[in-house]
Amino acid sequence: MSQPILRIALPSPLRALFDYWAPVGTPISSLLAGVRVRVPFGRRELVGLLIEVVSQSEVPTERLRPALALLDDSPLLPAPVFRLARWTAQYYQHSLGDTLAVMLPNLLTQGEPAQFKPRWLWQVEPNLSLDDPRVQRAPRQREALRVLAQHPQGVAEELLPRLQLSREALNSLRNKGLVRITACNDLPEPKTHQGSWLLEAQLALNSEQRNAYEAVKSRFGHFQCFLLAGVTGSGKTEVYLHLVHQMLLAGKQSLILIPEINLSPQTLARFQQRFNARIVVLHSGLTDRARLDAWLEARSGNADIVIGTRSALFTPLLNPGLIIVDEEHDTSYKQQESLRYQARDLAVVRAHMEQIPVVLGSATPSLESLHNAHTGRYALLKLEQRAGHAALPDFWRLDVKNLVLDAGISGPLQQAIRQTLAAGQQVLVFLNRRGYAPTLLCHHCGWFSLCPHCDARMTLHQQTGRLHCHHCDYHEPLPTQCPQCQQQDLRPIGAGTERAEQRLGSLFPQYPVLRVDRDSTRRKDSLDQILQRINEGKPCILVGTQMLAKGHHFPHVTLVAILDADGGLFSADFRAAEHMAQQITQVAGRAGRAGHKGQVIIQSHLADHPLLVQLTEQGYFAFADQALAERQAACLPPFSHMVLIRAEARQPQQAEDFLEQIRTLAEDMQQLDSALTSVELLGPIPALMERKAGWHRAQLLVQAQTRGALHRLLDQWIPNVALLPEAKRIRWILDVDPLEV
DNA sequence: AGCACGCCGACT
DNA sequence: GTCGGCGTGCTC
Repeated sequence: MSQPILRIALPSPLRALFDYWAPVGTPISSLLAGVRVRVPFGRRELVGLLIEVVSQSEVPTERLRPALALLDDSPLLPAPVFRLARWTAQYYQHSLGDTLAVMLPNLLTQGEPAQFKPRWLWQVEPNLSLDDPRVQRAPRQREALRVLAQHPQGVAEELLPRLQLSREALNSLRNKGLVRITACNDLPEPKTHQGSWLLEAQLALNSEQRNAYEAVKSRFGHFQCFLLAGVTGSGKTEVYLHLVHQMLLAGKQSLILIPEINLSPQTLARFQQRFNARIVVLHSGLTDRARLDAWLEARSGNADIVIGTRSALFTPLLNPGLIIVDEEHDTSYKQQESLRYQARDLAVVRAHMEQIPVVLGSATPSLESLHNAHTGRYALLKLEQRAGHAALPDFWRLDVKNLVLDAGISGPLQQAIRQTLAAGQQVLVFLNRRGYAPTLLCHHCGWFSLCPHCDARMTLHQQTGRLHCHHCDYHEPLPTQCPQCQQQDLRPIGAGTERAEQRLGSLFPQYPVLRVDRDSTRRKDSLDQILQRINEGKPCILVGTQMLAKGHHFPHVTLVAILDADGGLFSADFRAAEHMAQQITQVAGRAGRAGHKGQVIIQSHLADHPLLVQLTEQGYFAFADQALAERQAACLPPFSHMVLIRAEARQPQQAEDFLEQIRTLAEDMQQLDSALTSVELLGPIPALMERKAGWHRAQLLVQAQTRGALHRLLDQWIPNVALLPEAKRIRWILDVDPLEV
């Protein structure tokens, strides 16, 4: 029989598998699909995953190189997760090897053993007398030996201080050959569970919550996607907690996805307070080692609950029982670089592969998920009662046409702020724009602060005294005179959070103004400090960006001001209105708890816009129905499906030429296959920002009514696009289901 | 992607 | 003189 050939997926953007000879002297029985293999690749070494063992290769045998080593003795991933990897690579038209590299903890892609961090165990040498003559004259050592001998299985390094064992004494004992150190790769604390899973009593569910809970529970052990649509304060988390408790009782693991962990400490805290269970948390702040250990705990079944952000979706689980995606509308579930996956959508795919239920929860569900609920693909569970009878706030649309805006704040709004503060309550001012002002303008010659690398204006940051481009991170000192005409009449135009903060401070000097945005919370703990001051409950003004809209509760805020709702109504992005409505609803939900009813004032130049009227008078779901009707009329997602191909080149026109070329390629394929003619190719057109960070950008939009036709085209087209010599000379990315087009 | 090679311009 | 910017080619 011929030599076996290993077909390996490598962490490379090349959409191909690579063939190698088996490492010298490998028994055939160890060549299992799914184990990691270290191989030479060009001039470097990589770790890939063995996909299959074959006897023939399309590569001439003289070009095959031998693999260096097998790194695992059993497949790294459970079958459903491996199937999810293949599905993901194909759906997003991404290299399988690179997809696996995105899914796996870094250390595994670097070849680290799939084992827990070795721990050092101190042990007394066997058959040793505690009165050994070598410790006769060393009382400290004799004592240490006595204590250590009480733990014949060994004492872990980190427990030494607790037993008052000094390193010094132990080292002496070790040098005398009385004590030894052994390495141990076992779990730090293997799972043993006794007694109740609950650390605190469960809260009683109201009838809506109970219905939702029972509906999901009735589908345990089967696939079903639920959309849990609950207004802010309706107690979605309590439903999650009840479901997870059932999972614990059944010996199953729960996987819970949340948006950026730092922004939602409450959710995490509630799981930790509630359950006497092993909870593993995966977020961006972990070290590589901690991430691998958490991953291993999940894979081994030792972790009962896995909570994490986007990439936690790929965590292997021994006994999965339930997936929850909290705040499913949150855009942070979509990765915006390399493999551009949508973790919420993949959670549904994974649940299907694992044959378990998945719950998507939100007070403001995405239009995609609502559409799936309307068509019956998802089961809709609504929670409309607020806990504790807290009333929803009143909404006021404030038409600012013809009103003077002072740092973005109109006279009537100032008046409302004044009254709220005077009543001893807090005010939240929402403005989704960082910095002092979005533009610096010369009043004499009309020069304004353009970024030298982008088609964008640089934002004025007074705090740092700089002009800063938010698109490429370029910054320069604030000019004192106009760079063009040398006059000293430079004026900031428009308002960001810094300016609103400053102006509110001078309008209401007797009250503190607290700013919450990426700039003011850069230092560790600064957000916590601000939140602490807010919770003191004294009257104050909060100014902030969307950071304020996520997860926090401000019981003393009774007035929420949205400074500028126009962006959501004017924007070229078809999802802008949806995001604006979600943001307004989420920010509004922060206010008016704990008894007093809140009010929300929305400043707009389009105060009579139907979508804004619908949202403020009928609520988010009425808004969503209308927005969905508009999407349907315009054939936009979720009534069609999109793929965006964006090209970037140093030379102008180069990117557009490339897209033109690949468009022709697609059209040729459509000529040959009538099933592909329903796919529309729109473009190429220059990107919304034609030049960004020194690159000229263009895009081609591919759109179809059915995913079938769209993916049929992609499957044939994209591999050929990747083969074009031009594709290597420019940068291009493919975004399936893009958020922005 | 990453790495090497080879080509040009601007500096310790 | 070289250091380093980027265009090009290659990876079983």
